[in-house]
Amino acid sequence: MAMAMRDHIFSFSPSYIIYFLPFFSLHFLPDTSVASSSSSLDTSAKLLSTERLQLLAMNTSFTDFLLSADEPVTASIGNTNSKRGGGLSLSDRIAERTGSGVPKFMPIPPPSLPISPPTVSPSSYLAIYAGLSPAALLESPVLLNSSTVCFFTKLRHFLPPPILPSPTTGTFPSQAFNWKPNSGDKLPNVKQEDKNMSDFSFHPQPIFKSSTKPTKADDFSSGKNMVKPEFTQMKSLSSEIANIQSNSQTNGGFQTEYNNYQQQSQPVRGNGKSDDGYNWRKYGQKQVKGSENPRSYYKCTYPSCPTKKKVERSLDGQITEIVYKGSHNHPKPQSTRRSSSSMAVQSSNAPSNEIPDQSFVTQGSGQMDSNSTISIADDFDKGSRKRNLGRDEFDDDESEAKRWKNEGENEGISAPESNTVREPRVVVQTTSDIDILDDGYRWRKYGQKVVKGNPNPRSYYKCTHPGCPVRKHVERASHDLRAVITTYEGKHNHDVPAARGSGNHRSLADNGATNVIKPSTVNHEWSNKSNANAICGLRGAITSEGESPLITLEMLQSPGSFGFSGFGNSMGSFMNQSHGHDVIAKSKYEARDDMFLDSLMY
DNA sequence: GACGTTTGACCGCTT
DNA sequence: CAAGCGGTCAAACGT
Repeated sequence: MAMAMRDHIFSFSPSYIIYFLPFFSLHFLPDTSVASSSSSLDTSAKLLSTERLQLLAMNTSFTDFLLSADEPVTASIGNTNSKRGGGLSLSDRIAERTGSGVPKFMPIPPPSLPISPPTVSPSSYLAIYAGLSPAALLESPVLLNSSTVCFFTKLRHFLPPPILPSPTTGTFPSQAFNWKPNSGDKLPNVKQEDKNMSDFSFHPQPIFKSSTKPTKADDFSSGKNMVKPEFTQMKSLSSEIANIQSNSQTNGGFQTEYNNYQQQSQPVRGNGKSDDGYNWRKYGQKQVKGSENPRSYYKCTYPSCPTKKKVERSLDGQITEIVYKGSHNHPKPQSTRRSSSSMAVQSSNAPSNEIPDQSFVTQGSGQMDSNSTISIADDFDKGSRKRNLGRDEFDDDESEAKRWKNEGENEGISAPESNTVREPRVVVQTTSDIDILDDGYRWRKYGQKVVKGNPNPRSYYKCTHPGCPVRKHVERASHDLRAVITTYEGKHNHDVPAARGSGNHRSLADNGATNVIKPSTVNHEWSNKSNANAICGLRGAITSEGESPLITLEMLQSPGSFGFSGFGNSMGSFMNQSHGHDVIAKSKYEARDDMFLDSLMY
């Protein structure tokens, strides 16, 4: 179980939106609309209302969980036999921790750097990314009723623009950290969006307008940012995130890493080389239609490693696009010998060289799950790519293979400027019909349709386990394309399947990007319908028409609840800033997670 | 000789 | 069914 847990700790759900705002250079953009809807940077703080605290009070164990987030101890929601806390009441424990009866995470000032939003793993895990603060959890109403059918709906609403390194390369585009909170000058849309986000709520009958659909993929932030729409689902990020995190810690701060990545991520003109720390062998090159840039195909040279990447270079030798496929099933080479890839060169300040990949060293390798797609767009795409125009960017009917195939396609592309330093667009994706999604279970897509009330298509998945009745569907909220709603129906009659390739591989969890909370016991408190209603009243029910969510999680990332160092760390580490004990802390939290999500599911 | 790149041919998918 | 296309293979070649 521990193995299985670890395989799914850092998981991105199929509906998970990973994006960067244009001024970050990096974009995990499922579509233009999402991109254009800049995230609030302080919304979570605003939303961290007393109502949330009241919510917590109603759910002592949940509060317990939250409060314990700063301790590497095991606790469970709804588990009255929590291993920690003893017989202390909620108030006692709050007072114990804060001295004022207020959870001490409350005063945590918003850091300057938002990280990738967390995902929720409703059916099996509640994945709490390090970037997700307890405050964000407070933003997560949990609705329970006594229905025998378990609907598990989650809404992911990603407020802050996350900053992630390339999952495979671990590099941040140079502008990735140029973000400044409330830097309206750089992102004129932010303020309005913040306002919108602050006022965000679900409405049973949302008003749908065609305008919510992306109209111009590149019409973002001055109308020129290309948006690479991807049905973003990432099982896990690779170790580079942990690299970054660990580096940021080890090097004494974010700024150092910031500078490192700024340099590292800059495309090197002339040889156009970059480094991702892995060794690649070129196995092909083609001139793809619609692009004057030749595309090179690379395989990871590590034995049996399935990871591939495509690299497009402009005529002047600059890398214009990198598309990663698959995940490394091995640690990043520690050697500083030059990468085999023609495009690879060791950057003297590349974190992968400076500091061993701690996650691998300590816990194995990272692995991307199937159907994972992360798109990182950047300013290069300004005026250079207008992809997926008119495409339903959330339509994952398009097979991954096709998507992979289409990755290189350009639609109405104009040649990139040749005299400007650009960063390559980076896309990470893997393919498979059956995927292990963020929740650890394997799902097979069996349908998709546009349902009434939401112009966005709803993807339907079945659990692939024989006889398991669980289904789920994922759809983007019509009112706000940044929000994705995943609804689970039924209850798994089996354990979380062992992850493919289990063994040395490790999930993003081991990189410390998130924690997973696995349910173990029923939380009767959460099952209290009145509580659910109360919660619903606070935030508005998140339901699909005709469906009664048994549990609704609304996970709002709190942009002000994590620092960069916390991203690649467990929540416990994040909370107590006790860097350097990730492994221990994680294992404990995993155990706690088990109980928590079990409580949600059973 | 090992390793990586180049490049034409081939394969499979989509239209 | 055929054409077009992207992706891959593998022999030849380079370092």
